[in-house]
Amino acid sequence: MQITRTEEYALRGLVFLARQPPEKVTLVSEISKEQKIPEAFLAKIFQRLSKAGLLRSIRGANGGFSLGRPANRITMKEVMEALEGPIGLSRCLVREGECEEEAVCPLHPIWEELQHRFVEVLDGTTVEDLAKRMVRDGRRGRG
Amino acid sequence: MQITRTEEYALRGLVFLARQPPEKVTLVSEISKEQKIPEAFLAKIFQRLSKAGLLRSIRGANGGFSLGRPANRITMKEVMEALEGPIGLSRCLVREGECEEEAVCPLHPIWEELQHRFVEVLDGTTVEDLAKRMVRDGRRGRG
DNA sequence: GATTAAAAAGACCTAATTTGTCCTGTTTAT
DNA sequence: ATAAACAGGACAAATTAGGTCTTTTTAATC
Repeated sequence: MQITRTEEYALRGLVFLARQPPEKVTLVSEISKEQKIPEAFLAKIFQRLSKAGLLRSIRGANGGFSLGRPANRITMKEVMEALEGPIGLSRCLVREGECEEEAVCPLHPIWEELQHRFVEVLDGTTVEDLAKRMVRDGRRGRG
Repeated sequence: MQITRTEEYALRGLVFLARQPPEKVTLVSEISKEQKIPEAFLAKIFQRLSKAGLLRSIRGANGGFSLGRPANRITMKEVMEALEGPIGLSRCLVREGECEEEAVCPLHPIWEELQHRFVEVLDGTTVEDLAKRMVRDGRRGRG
């Protein structure tokens, strides 16, 4: 029940890009240095994000990454799903028939509600939102 | 980002007990058989739940388990926390100072919001609610 | 008191997943 | 050509989840 490091790194990387001049091409090595994320690992993550169209990669000398589309059109949900596949909070929401065969599953509707609320937030939050939060004064999360 | 089997088993076990005559003492072996949960594993889980007061255990011959309090006063949140410790959706909500030292963490407030909504559901749902859902017609989760 | 049934407790094991590294391509600007 | 940069696969290490086993404690019953 925790957000993975992969997801966290991905979001930090995207936020970093969102705060660069648009269309600027940035090196993985630069991001990894600034954000203290293992370079090879971040490279792997970025691969997946660009396959999903969330990043645009430019190969060869002077290559690098930039956002695949404007930061306000990349949602957290897309990021999560690009990395971990469709969101499924519990086994029985993932594998059809996992629990329906046997008896009625009392947990099923709750998992659904939980997941729904979760996705609501993820879907309603863009990389731009995240990038802006960082600027807006030094408000701390919860102290 | 998934509910663990431990949590699922715990809830299924509790729901099972909630559907027994109150104060009836039930064997782990019975629950594990009915619910198809590995017995030794369920026993472990029940240990933790009874330390947390969510179950009452009776040792020795004729022993077993019953709910530690009425099913409508055991929330899913309590169950989750009894098993996995305080809910912390992301590292930086768990370990104080994990992200605050460095720069302002743009993800922090979002993790908080996500977690808040999550806990809202968990806190508002009791074992009784779950048990009742099971009775109430054969409505399927989502098909 | 001995026997037996049951949970408590903790050590232990295994498998899966996450996190990360490394090496060998491939692409492309210079 | 060459060097810079991403692409992709194989592999390694660390962590966590899931599960088993053994011993100890407790209580009822013979």
